[in-house]
Amino acid sequence: MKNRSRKFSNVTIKDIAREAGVSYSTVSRVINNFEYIKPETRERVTDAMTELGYVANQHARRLVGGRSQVIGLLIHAFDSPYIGQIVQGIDEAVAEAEYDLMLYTTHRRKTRESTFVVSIARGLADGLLMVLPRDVDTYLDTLNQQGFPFVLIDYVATSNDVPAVSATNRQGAYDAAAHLIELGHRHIGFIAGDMVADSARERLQGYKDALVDNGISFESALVYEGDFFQSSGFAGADALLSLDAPPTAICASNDVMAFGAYEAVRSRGLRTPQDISIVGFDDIPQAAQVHPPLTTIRQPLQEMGRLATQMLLSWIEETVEEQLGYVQLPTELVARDSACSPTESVFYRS
Amino acid sequence: MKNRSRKFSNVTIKDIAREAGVSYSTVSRVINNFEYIKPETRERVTDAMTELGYVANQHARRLVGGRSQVIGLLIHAFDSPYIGQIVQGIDEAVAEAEYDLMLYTTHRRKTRESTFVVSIARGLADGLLMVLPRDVDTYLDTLNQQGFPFVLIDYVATSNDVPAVSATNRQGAYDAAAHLIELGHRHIGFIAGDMVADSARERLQGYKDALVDNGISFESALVYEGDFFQSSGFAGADALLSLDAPPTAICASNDVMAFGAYEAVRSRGLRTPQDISIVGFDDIPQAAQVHPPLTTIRQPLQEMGRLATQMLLSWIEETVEEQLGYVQLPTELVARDSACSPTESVFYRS
DNA sequence: TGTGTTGTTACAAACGTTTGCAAAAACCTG
DNA sequence: CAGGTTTTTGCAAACGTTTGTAACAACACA
Repeated sequence: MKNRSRKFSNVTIKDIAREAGVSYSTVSRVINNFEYIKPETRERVTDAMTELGYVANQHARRLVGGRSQVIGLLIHAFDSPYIGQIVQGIDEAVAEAEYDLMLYTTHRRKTRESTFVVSIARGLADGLLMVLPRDVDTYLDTLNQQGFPFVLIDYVATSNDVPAVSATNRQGAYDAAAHLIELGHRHIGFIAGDMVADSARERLQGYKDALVDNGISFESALVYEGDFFQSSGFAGADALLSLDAPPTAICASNDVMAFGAYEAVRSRGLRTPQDISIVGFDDIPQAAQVHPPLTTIRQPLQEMGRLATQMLLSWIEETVEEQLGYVQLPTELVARDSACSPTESVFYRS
Repeated sequence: MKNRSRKFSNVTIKDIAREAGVSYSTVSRVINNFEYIKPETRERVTDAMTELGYVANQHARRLVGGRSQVIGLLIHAFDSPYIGQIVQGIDEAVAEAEYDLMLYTTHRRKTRESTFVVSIARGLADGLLMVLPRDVDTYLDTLNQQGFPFVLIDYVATSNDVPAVSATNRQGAYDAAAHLIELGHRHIGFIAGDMVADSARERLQGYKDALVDNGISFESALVYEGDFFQSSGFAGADALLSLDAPPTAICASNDVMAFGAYEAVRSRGLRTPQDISIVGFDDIPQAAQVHPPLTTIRQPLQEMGRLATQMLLSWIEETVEEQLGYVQLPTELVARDSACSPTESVFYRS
């Protein structure tokens, strides 16, 4: 009970001070690379450090007011490759800057999100990254008021002064639909994502805009509201193909739902793209690897994570003066094999 | 410069002591649920806490010797769904226990692994989880000697007293090969994983054992050494199919390489499973979603993460007396559509 | 030799908690 | 109401750092 958490050796600054025959403040200054240290002293200290295997206690450091070199990352869950890609970008940037990453998952429970935000802001982290945040309004003020550094990822900001990174969702969906229209499709279905997400709404809007711009009237019957998961892609495509006048092409709001649509098409004995063209969104790694390779809108996911991290770090380290703002990274159409001209189709409803 | 990191309000235990008209130690006791607190006092304190929005400073807590409620997780990278699944299991168990998760990625650089291990052990975390660790011998002693809690995941222990969780890799591969043999295959290729990984070696062994047990002689020409990535699955299958006597079936050491093999088969104008049967390993979510759905060996990845976390927590919290050991979770054959009897094949080499 | 620099080091306070010890308050019991 | 418990509270020390202040050492200059 006495030495409960002191089971393992605990070399402190004082131990190495004793070993090197100097005061502990000198040791601290050696560690922090102060000028005005006699080279000989410095060497004695570093020698003692390696000898005793000294590792700084981060908690003590942070307590006196220093940085913890930790950044908090708040995500819903690990269930999608989409998140994985973003996290990979974040992780790289974080590692480069020699920070550590603290992971918080809400498991999609709303309450946890705001709870986390306050405790992170007061707790271990120097800054906070949030992917696809939900109740932003709940804590945005708190955060701003406390001056706590944060950057939102894939949050569609309404004003320009909230630090956030996202992709050109509207434009991306516009391009997807326009691509199909260009191929000759006039009757295009749309499988939306979870509409509480800003990006889902933006993508739907892009689809609508493309239709209108090309003189095609929007039909709400051709829109199925999914939730970004594969099963809803299946359900959506299935519903769309059951219509009296089914579409000849389908835009899915993300790749995973596009894969679900693949299944639905296959389950009806139809083929992609000959019978139904399908376009996804995201360009997750699997998009290139499924059969047929998926035509999709590439979102620079890793890049988004990376940029957000860099923005956050510049805020934390105050390396930059101007206020951080809202950045949109460009999407890009990646034409693979899942969409073709409807004229090529062996039209199954004669 | 003065209040550099004190930009945001910082309510301490003393502030709420003043507010509630008690001493700060009383506040601390309220926070830590001590008995012997007058209910009325307790209430005054909790009221003050909510009023002032108190959040405990974890660093100070940890400094006096308490737990940080943080567990460290060391992985290579985020690049595979395999890792994602394990992390999901870990994350769930960690969240349940109300711990936080600190993430360290080595990006496959060996040096970083041991560096991390020492700094984590001395730093923020109460315990350490490592997925697919490499140079375990380098730091196993240090860890043990310091009595620092840790559990390895997907590390094949040679002795039983190292706390580790893995799956029955040998048996799994054995089952995969046996399944193909049972279907009638006699000429079976094997795409191995990165042989520095214990699991890769175990799987190869299982394949060999199944062959021998069924009176089939092992041919090293039928083994291709891959690296667990998709491209090596492609290369492996391609090499195998280029042999003078190509196999009628291929066992891949993980699902991702099996997908690569799919591509190789397809690129030669052949079909899975009619021309070539393919079996994977892991049963990552995509395995059920590719076409054809992949016959594979299910590893309980989430379960492994979960169990390892629970073991670690029981060590940290000393809720269990006996020494933690090596646990192997059972694998299971999941027969889908990518393997069939070779007699059904339209045999392409007449 | 005294004085002024400049480089180098030590001491002490502070960060926000937890916790051992002791004192105070409240409650019994006779 | 004195004496003894038991409950409740406060004080002070400690955890391992960083950093302001001050002192000391070395050196140059006059």
